[in-house]
Amino acid sequence: MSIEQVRVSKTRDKILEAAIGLFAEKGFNGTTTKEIAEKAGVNEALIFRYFSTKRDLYGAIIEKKIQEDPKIELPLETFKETKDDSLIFRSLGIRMFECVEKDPSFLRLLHFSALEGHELSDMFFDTYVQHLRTVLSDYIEERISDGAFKNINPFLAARAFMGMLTNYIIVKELFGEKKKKRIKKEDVVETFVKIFLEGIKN
Amino acid sequence: MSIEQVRVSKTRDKILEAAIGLFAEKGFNGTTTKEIAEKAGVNEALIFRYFSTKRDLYGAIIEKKIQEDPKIELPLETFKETKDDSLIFRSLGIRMFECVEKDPSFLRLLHFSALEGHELSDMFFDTYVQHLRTVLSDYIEERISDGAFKNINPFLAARAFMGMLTNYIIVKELFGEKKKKRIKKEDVVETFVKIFLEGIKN
DNA sequence: AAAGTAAGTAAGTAATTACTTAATATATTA
DNA sequence: TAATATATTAAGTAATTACTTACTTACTTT
Repeated sequence: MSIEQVRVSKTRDKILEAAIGLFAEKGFNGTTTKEIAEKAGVNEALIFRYFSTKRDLYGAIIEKKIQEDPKIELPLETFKETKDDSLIFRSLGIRMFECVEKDPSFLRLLHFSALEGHELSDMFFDTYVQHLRTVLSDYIEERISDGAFKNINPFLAARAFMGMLTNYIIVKELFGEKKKKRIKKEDVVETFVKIFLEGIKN
Repeated sequence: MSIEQVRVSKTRDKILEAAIGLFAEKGFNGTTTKEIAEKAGVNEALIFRYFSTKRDLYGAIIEKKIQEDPKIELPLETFKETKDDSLIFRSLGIRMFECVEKDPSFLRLLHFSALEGHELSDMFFDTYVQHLRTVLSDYIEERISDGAFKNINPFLAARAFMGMLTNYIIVKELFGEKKKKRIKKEDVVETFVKIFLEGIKN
């Protein structure tokens, strides 16, 4: 059974992986099942043996991405107790960069799925964004009651910090800004964290 | 001649407007020329009289968007002299919200064109983002030499501020966040400006 | 009013699309 | 080894795609 499973999923996985790359590159409508089959090195008909429709395949991809997400094992969980804000926010920022760099297809897939209106795109978004927001917002709230941060809307503050970084990363990855005068991610994070923390510290 | 011009562009404009809506909604590959013709209320063949290919039509749309851009007549130009930072950044933030609200297709078109890799997408991006960035960055630099702001990389600071807002707007417009607990844009801007200015003020 | 030009249309085209079918190869089990 | 189940394939399908063609109508200019 396990051997069979392995073989079964081998083809299925080849299809999935090829499709991830193509959907991320050209979107759902820009990708043909023929291309997917070619890239996966399997017969086109096999796609429809494993996934009843092309849209189903797209859904399976999003589900896969959601599941394989290592929940971004947040530095927050690790460092929360230290209350070393600079360390926490810096490592969070770096982590956001790394997360996207590790999987270049991720951001494009997320955006394509939102624009193309896939039914699972909300879940995709929630998994990666909503969760982090909540955790961060909670931490900020805690630091406010510590008297360390100003009495500000913690949810908006979390969004401000994540927004700076996310937007920087999106522009870099999606809009392919000229790589010439690109600044080291450590410096970007450093600057953003400085602005943000100075802005909310008491 | 002018009468003729008007008639000529009437059909052309109907096509352009229909195409803008559809391309913004479903992207280039998700939109068919048949649909465009139907929505515009013209014969499909007319599309190819005015635009030699579908891709050409797409290009014409981006060019149109770039040209009709009122250069976002920045509040900066108006208020620069006052050096009232809070006023300047707040009105800039509000302006960014309004700009997107006024033309809902704009953001989607910008993102689709980037993802789908249209040749003019860079110019599109530059027109709307690069320009604002430069102006803002220049102002920040000026305030640094005034001694009003910390000695920080003005380019990164500009991106931090724009990033907070842009990302908030993108999430709202593109990822269609639930409208329930949505905060008034004035309050969002207020909070972001407060964080940012406190963060870079001397 | 004649001639010329541009706007508009119906009916096509060849190519491509997502998806199916029916048959063959390969493995597993009895 | 025979029987059964599964994996894989070649060759289709009907529908849709971007784009063309050959023609008619409407307007402008002389």
